[in-house]
Amino acid sequence: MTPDTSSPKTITLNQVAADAGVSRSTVSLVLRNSPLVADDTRAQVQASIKRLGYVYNRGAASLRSQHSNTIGLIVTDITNPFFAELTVGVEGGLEESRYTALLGNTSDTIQKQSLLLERMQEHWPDGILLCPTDGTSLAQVRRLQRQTALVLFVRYLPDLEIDYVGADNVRGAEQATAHLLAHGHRRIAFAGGPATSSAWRDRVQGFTAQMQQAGLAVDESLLAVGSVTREGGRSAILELLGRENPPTAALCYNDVVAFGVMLGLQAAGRTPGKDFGVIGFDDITEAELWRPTLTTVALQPRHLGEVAT
Amino acid sequence: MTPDTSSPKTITLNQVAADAGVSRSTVSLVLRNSPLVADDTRAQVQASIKRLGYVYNRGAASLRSQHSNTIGLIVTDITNPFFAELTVGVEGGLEESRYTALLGNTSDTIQKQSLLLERMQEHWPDGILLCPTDGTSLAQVRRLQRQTALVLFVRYLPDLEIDYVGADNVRGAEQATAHLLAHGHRRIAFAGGPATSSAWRDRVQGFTAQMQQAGLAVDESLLAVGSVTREGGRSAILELLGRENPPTAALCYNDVVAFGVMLGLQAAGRTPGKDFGVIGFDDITEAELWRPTLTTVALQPRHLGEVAT
DNA sequence: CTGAAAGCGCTTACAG
DNA sequence: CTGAAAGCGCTTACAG
Repeated sequence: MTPDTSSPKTITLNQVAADAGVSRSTVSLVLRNSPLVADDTRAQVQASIKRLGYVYNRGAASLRSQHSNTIGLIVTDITNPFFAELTVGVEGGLEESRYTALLGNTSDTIQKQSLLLERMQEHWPDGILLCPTDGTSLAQVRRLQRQTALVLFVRYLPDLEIDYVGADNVRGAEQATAHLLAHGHRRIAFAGGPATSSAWRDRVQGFTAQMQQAGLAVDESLLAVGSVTREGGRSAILELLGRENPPTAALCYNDVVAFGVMLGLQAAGRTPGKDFGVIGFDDITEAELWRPTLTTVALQPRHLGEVAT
Repeated sequence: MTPDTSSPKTITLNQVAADAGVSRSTVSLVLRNSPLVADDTRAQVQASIKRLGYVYNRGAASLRSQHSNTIGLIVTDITNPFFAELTVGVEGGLEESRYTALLGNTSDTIQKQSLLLERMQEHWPDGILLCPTDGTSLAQVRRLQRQTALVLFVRYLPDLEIDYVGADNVRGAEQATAHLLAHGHRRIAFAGGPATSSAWRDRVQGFTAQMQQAGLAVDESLLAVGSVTREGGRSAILELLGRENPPTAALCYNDVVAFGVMLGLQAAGRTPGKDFGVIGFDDITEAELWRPTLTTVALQPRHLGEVAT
C-alpha cells in the first residue's frame, strides 16, 4: 500500500495500481494505450507511473502475451560497412514500433552461428533476420522456422519456402560487367567471395551472362575465390597479376574485396581505374549502379512485420 | 513466442518433466547444469529435451530469477568502423557467457537515445553499455543507474561515480601531435568532432598540451568543430584551406573525419601526407600509435561482468 | 538427490 | 468503463 521510497525494490504494476487507487487491469490498459479507460483515470494512473518511476517489464508481459517484442538480427560481419548500414536500416525501421533488436555477429563461421541461434532462440524473438553463413544446413534453418518467423537476407538457401530479402545480384552483376565492357575491357576477373553462397553464384551468373552476351567466354581460372576481406581482395589481385595472361579489370564480390583489390594494385604499382578497371558490389560507394542500399534494408522491417504477425 | 497456427503447442519444461518421468525442479536443475542431479537422470532428461525439441524460455526464467541475461549496447554510429569493431569486441566477449546483446544506434541524437534507453529499460537488461550522445543529462543517466548497471564508453560525463571505459584520449592526442611536430609541422588544425563531448575535450587538451610543450600556441580558430562524418571532415578542411594563413597539417577528431579531410584535400588538389599532414584517431588504421582498438573493447565484457553482479 | 508449492510481473477472458 | 481470478514458463526455498 505505502510506496516504499527508501528501499531499492522494483516498482511493479501492482504498486502503481495501489497508488492510483485502481485495479491492475486498469493500469495494464493504460500502459497499452487502450481507449477503454476514462480520461481522468488515465491521467491519474500516468501521474502515479511518473511519480513512482515505474518501468514496464516487457519480459513479464511477453510471458503472458506470448510475444517478445524483440527481433534477432544475425549478420556475418558487422565491420563490413554494408552490414553496418543494413543494421542501421533495420534498427531505424524498428524505431517506430516497440521492437528491440538482438544482435549477433557470426564472423561467417557455422560454429558461431549455431551458438548465436541457440542463444537467440532462448529469448524467443518474434522474428529472426539471418544472413546465413557458408554451409548453413537447410535442416537447421527449418528447425528454426518451427519456433520463429525467419527472413533470410543477402544470401538465400535452396528452399523457396523461406522468405528472402536481397538485391537482384544477377542484374547488378550484369550492369557492373556491362560497365567494364563499355570501358573496353575484354579480359575480366571476378575477385573474392565465398563460392558456395547464393550471392556469389548469382553475381557470377550475371557476370557470365553479360560476358556471353558480348560474345566473350569467361575464363574459369579468373574466378578468384577468397575470403570476404581486404586481405582476400589484395591477395586475389596479386595472384591474378602474376599470371601469364592477366586480366585488365576485376568485378569484385563486394566493396570490401574491391578495396583490397585497389590496395593490391597500388602495391603492385598500378593505378585502379586508370590502368586497371575495378568495380565493387554492395552500394557502399557505387550506389548509383543499382538499387540504393537502403531500399533493400527499408524493406525488411516492413517485411518482418508481415511475417512476424 | 510464435503464433504458429499449424504446429502444436510449445514444448515447456513441464512436458519435458512428464516425458522424462521426473519433476520440474529436476529438469530445471539439468538445464542449469547443476551437479545435484544423478548422471542417468540427467541423461534421461537430456534425451527428452532433444526428442521433444524443447527450447528454453529465458524470459520466463528471467521473470523468476530477476536477471535477464541480456546487456544493452548503445552506440552513436554503428557505421563508424570504430564502433563496429567495438561491437564485435563486446559481442565476442559475450560469446563465452550466456548473454545476448541488445543493440541500439542513436545517430548521436538525444531524442533517439531517450527512445532507445526507454525501450531497452523495458527489457530490464542486466547492464547497459552506453556511448552518451552530445547533451546527455546527468539526471537521465542517474535514473538509468537506479535500474541497471551502467558503463559509459568512449565519452564520459562529469560524474566520477559512473563507470567508464575508454582510451586515454589525452595521451593519444599528445602522441599524434608529437608525430606531426616531428614531421616539421608548426601550424596544425584540429578537425571535426562534437565540441561538447568528453572525447573532444580530452583530445584537444592533449593536442594543446603537446603544442605548448613545443613552445607553440594553439590558434583557437584552428579548432574546426564539425559533424563526425566524412562530410564534416571535408567541409572543415576546405574551409581551413581557404583561410589567410592556412594550417599545414590537421589532427582529426577520428578516422572517419580524417577520411573526409583526405577527400577534401584531394578535391583541392593537395596530396594528404605529402603536402599536408593528416592524422586520425580511433585505431581503425593507425592502430600502432596507441593502444590497439580491441584492448579497450576486450576490457568491457569483463568489466561489465563485475559491474553487473 | 528429487518433489510439491509458491510466486516473479504482467495480460486475458469474464463479470459487473 | 473497472475489478477479481487465473495463468504464461520458469526458479527457489523447503521438505523428504
